[in-house]
Amino acid sequence: MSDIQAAKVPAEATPLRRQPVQQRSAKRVEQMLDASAALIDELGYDALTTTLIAKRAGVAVGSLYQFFPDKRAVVQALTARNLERFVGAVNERLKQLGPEHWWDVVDSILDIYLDMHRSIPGFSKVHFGDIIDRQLLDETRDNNAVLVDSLTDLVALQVDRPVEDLRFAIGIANEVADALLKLAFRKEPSGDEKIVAEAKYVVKGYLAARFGEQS
Amino acid sequence: MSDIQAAKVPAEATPLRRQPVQQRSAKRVEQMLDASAALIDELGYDALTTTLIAKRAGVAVGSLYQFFPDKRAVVQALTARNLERFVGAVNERLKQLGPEHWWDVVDSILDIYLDMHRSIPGFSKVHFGDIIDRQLLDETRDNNAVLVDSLTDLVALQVDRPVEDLRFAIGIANEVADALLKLAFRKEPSGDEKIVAEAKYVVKGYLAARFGEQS
DNA sequence: GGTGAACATGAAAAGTTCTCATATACTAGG
DNA sequence: CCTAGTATATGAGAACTTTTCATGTTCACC
Repeated sequence: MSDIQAAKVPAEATPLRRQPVQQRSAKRVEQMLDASAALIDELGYDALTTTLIAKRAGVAVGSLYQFFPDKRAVVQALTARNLERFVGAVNERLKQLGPEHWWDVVDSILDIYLDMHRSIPGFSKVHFGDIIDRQLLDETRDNNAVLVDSLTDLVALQVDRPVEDLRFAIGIANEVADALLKLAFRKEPSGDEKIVAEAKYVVKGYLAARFGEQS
Repeated sequence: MSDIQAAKVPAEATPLRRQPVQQRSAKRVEQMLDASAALIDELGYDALTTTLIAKRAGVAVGSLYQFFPDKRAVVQALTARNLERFVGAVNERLKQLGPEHWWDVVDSILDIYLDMHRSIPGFSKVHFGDIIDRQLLDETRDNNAVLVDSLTDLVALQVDRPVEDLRFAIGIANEVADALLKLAFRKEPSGDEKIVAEAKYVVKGYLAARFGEQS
C-alpha cells in the first residue's frame, strides 16, 4: 500500500512531555518511534527497553525523556501515529472512490487495514493500542473510539440511518474485524487468507443483517 | 456463578520452574496467583511487581522464584488457571444439560464466560492470556487454541459436520465472542448489556449462516 | 553576533527483576 | 520417634531498567 497518509487526529491524543518545535527534534522523535516499532517487531513489546530505543534511534536516552514522559508514552505515540495513518488512508480512499455500495466500502477499509499489517513495521504487534491503551493504560479513552467516530462520520453521509445506530453497529463491526484480522496474522505472518475472507464475510453478514440492503 | 470448576488441561501448559510437591507449597503458589490477580485488577498489568506479588501473598520474593522462572510466567500460570476453570465449567454445564439446540449451547457458554468476568478477580484484564501469550510471549501457542479444541470435541458429538469445518467456525466464533465481550466489559465494568446481547446475536447469526439450522 | 529558549547528553539516582547462600520444614526409612 | 535426604523459605544484594538532572550545544530571532 502506498496511499497511506497521515490525518489530523485530536492533538492531545499524544501526551508528549514537550511538543518538538524545531524540525530537527521532530525528526528525532520520528526516529524514536521508528526504532520502537522495529524493536517491537523484532523482540516483542516486553523486551523493549528505553536504552535500546535510544541506541537504535541513534540518540541519547535523555533525548527520549526530553519528549516522552515514560516508556509507555512512546508506544502510545506509536499507536497514535498508526491510527492517524489509518484514518488518513481511509479518508483518502473514500474520497477517491466516491459513493459506492457500502459492501465495497467494507472491503476497502479491511484492505487498507491489511496493507498496514503488511507494510508498517510492528503494526501487527502494536495495532492501534491494544498493548498500552487496553492493558497497560487501562482507563484511557479507547483509541478505537476515535476510529469508530471517524468511520461513522464518513458513513453517515451515505447511509440514511440514525447516527447512533450507525455508530453502534460500526463499533461492533470494527471490533469483530479487528479481532479476526489479528487472528489471521497470529496464525500466519502474512495473514491467513481463509481467515481474512471469513472476516469480510462475517462483517458484511452482520452489517447486512443489521441494515438490510442499502447503498 | 458457582459451578466454575477446574478441568485438567495439558500439564506442560504451565511452565513452572518446579512443580510444588508438598501441599503447603501448592497452597502458596495459589496464593501468589490470587495476589497477582488482585493486583492486576487493582493496578493494571504493568504496575505489577514481583515484590508486590510476594508482599500481597505474604511470602518472600525468593519463594516466587522458587516456582516461577520469571514474572511473565506468573501471569501465564494465572491465565492457565482461568482457562482450566472455564473449560471445566463448560464441560460441567454441557454434561448437565444433555443434548440441546446448539443455540442454547452458545448462550450457555457465553453466560459462563460472563460469569467469569464478573466473579473472578482480574479476569477481565488477564482473560485467557491476551496479555502474555499474544503480546508479551508472542510465538507461544495460543491459549485459545486449547479452548477451541475442547469446544470442538464437545460440539462434534452433537453436530454432524466435518470436524475441521467445526473447528474453523468455532475458532472464528470464539474470537468474535471474545472480542465483543471484552468490548462490553471495557465500556462498563459490569458488562454493557446491549453489547453482550449483540455478541450473542452476532455469534448465533454467524454459526446459523455457516451451519444452517441443525440441532 | 548576542541572547534566551529549545534541545542533546550521559552519569548517576531510583526502582525492578532475579539469584543464591543459608536456614527451616517435610517425608520416608529404619 | 530419629535421621538422612529432599523440598521449601528467605532476603540481602547482584544485575539490569527506567528516569532524572546538571551541564553543554544548537537554533531562531532581533
